[in-house]
Amino acid sequence: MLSMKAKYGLRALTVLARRYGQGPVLISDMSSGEKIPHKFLELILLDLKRQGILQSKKGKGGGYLLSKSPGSISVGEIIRTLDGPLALLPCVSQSAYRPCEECIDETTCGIRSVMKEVRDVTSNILDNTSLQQLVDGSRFAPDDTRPVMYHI
Amino acid sequence: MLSMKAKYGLRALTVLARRYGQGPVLISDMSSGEKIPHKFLELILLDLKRQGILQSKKGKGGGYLLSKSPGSISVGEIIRTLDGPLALLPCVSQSAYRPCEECIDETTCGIRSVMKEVRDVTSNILDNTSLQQLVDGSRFAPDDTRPVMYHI
DNA sequence: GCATTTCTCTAGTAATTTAATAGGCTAATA
DNA sequence: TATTAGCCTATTAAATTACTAGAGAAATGC
Repeated sequence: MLSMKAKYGLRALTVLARRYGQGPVLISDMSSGEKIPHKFLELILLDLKRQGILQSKKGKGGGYLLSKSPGSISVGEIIRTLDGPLALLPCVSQSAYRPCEECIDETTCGIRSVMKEVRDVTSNILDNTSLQQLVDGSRFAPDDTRPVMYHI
Repeated sequence: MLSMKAKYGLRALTVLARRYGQGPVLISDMSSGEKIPHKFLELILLDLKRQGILQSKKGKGGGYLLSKSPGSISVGEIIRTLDGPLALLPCVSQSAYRPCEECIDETTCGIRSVMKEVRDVTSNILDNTSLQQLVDGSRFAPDDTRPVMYHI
């Protein structure tokens, strides 16, 4: 399950995506609009900024804005930033690979091979879904009318 | 990520799968063989028993055994039993559906539709992979030589 | 340059979950 | 009836999650 942190982050980002190109948005606006605890949201947005997803501006007229277009920010990178790796086991994580302690041979481990498949299809979806698609509520490719398909 | 509980459970079950048809296996055997804390493993196996995946026998000559063949126990039901729902959001969980508090309209929620897709492909893999396939280390269908394919 | 605005950073904390441990109880067997 | 082996409840330590507090620093505008 996603943490509150990731859910809040995704919701705040959809606000920023909808207001993309209209200047900075205040933390307070997102926090009150989406009913997210203000101080908690500060930390979340800071993480997203450190990851390069957001930019900020201080002082009057300041706030947060996306540092790239909503179409080029993937849901995968958002969730990885806020909740860590998508993989169910460290030994199949792209972003945080670590061998399993007790594992004798990774190449023949049955558990690993299944978990790797799960990670592959999961990241295939999440890394290929943009913030833009999230706010559009559409899982259709932009210049295509057929649903997006994934292959193993 | 999977919890230690789920990892220990999966490892213990592969032991039982390999010894399927050869009578009960002692908790102590699994615990020492797989380096799993004995008392912790007791609790894990009890959960799996309550779920109907395992049977037990008390007294001398007792121990645990699978209540069905390794080919008919899915990795999905094992993980759900030990770690809860596979879904990333309660509103897309089959086994533990719960609406999101702040959600106005589930049918048009973009976040939900992506998470539903992820849940679908994940459970498609995990519910269609058996304990038998896990110990065989093969992701090939039994009466087929092509790898198992999933479709959205 | 001073006041105000708004993000930044470090620290702390309460609640929950995870990963166990402890110990007595009950059923089966010999 | 002694022994074996799982059953069950409770407790606990450590880690993680979901926040809160408050001072600090940069930008803006007058």
